[in-house]
Amino acid sequence: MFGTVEDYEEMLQHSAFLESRSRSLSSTNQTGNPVAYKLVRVAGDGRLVPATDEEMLEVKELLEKNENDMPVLPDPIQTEEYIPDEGSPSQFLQLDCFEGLYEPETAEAYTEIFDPGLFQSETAEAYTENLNSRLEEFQSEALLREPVRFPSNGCSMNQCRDVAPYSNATGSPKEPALSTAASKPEVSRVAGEICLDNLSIKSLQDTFRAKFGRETTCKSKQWLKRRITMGMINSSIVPTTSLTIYDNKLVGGSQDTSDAFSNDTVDEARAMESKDTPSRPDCLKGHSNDFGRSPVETFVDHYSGNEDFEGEDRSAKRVRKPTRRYIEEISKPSEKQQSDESMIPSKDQGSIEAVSSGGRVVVTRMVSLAGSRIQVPYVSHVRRSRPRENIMALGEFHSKSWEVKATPDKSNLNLSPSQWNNDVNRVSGVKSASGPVKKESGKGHLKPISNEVDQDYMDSENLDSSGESSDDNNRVDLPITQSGIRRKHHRAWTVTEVEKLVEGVTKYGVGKWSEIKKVSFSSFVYRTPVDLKDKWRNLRRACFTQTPSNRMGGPNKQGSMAIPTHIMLQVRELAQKQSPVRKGSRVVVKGSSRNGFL
DNA sequence: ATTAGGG
DNA sequence: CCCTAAT
Repeated sequence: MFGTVEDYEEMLQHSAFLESRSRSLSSTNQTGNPVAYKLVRVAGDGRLVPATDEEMLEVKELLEKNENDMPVLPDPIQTEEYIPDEGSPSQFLQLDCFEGLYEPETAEAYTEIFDPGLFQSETAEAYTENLNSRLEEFQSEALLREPVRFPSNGCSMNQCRDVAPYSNATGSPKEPALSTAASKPEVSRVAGEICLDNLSIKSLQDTFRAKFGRETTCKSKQWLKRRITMGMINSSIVPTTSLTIYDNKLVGGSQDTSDAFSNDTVDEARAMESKDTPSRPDCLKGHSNDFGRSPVETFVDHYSGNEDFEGEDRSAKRVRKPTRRYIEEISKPSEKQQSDESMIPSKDQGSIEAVSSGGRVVVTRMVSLAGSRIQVPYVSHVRRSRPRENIMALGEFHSKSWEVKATPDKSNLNLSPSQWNNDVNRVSGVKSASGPVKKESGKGHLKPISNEVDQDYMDSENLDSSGESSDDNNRVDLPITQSGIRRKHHRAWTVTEVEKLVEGVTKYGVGKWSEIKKVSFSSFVYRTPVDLKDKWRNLRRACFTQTPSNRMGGPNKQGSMAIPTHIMLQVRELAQKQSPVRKGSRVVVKGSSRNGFL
């Protein structure tokens, strides 16, 4: 069968017609496939004229004569006699690779040209030109009512077949094509398998070349077979018209057509691709952009490496470069899947799954983080942008330690349980892909881990690591939200920090947090300008609310770090300076109006 | 990139 | 602390 394909193409391309024809016939004979094609010759005007009986006899003779010279396919089974379809045996050639693509019964759909007498080189050229012009016709026009006579050089088998279903001269472009198409593929595929199975790698490569017009260095028999087989199936099932692939399913456009084939071909195609690949957004994108290609073919193409397909099967179609994402998908698993890349979800692990969240379907993967398995949105593991800054808790210990040392009252700086809860709440409240999370008083969620070693931690100012991270109450078990996003460690503000903050504010003014951060907090890597701002906000609020009146009101926040009042005074002062606060009727502006208390 | 504010 | 909008 594939010898046929090859020869067929050669014939078209080089007019090396006679001998290939014979091969063609011999091999096709062996398949014993009942589909037959009429022989025709090309008339001067390009029309096809059914071969006469004499011509057929002539051909037969030629074939028989050359048969001996032909290499015999290594298939003992494929030696059945040539038993033509019910039609006039002498007028038909088998060409099973076309079955289901062309309607043998449709007079206008002949695709075989077989007239040694007429097919001279000049004729061939004219013929080709004619074809090319015709090809343009259907390439530019979707409504291909015009019967397709034959393929041309530029028109690969695929393309010819692509349009085949629409080339029925007779009736609607749909009905006949569908019926034919739906009934044939199975046979074709089977036949294809049989033939391919018995071909050597070399033969397969040849076949490949014949079919796709390029060399392949692939040594994998299996791959070659797939490639060839799927190429044929695909091209026959994937119309060139509006077709989109969504989630590995053919949808849209020629729904009817795809439906017609979905049973065998598409399913198989999908199976081949790589075992029920779950939805992969990016991948999906890649596929759908692979306009005109079925998932399978796309897959195989890329499997073949860097061989470019431009202008091959689809001479008139542009083929989009595969997505980076897609390439990753393809290349990785093929090489060494075993590498503990739990990152790369594999379907069989069931580690991936699509979850719907907030109306959208999100693909997630399981990932172990902090000892527990969580689901995170599935994305490529190639970092596309710089990492979050906050993950760089640089110098946490160091600054912490020296800071602590410098601050005798460190014990007061510890977080209060209330603050914890506060923090946790915030954590659990973090927006996640799975929607809002109930704010549970997350007491059970976190536990202080004193000796946790943060791996993100790599200090620039490598101070001593002897720092007592023991007092580090701030180190809370990395809060994990359902979205798997770890929140920045909560670091309680120490008095020194506050002091620095205040100092900075006085120096540079409120709002100059970047500056302050740069100057006064250069050693506190984990404090961002925003942090400063936030803290300032808190301080200010604290000053103005709690301080004046309920100074020591009963349920005083029992863990709140006691900020030295003098600092609070400063804060208030500065805050007022920044934005005058109306106290009663009096507007406190400048001047150290800090007469008294506080 | 910074800031301001809301959550 | 996070996130966003506005600068």
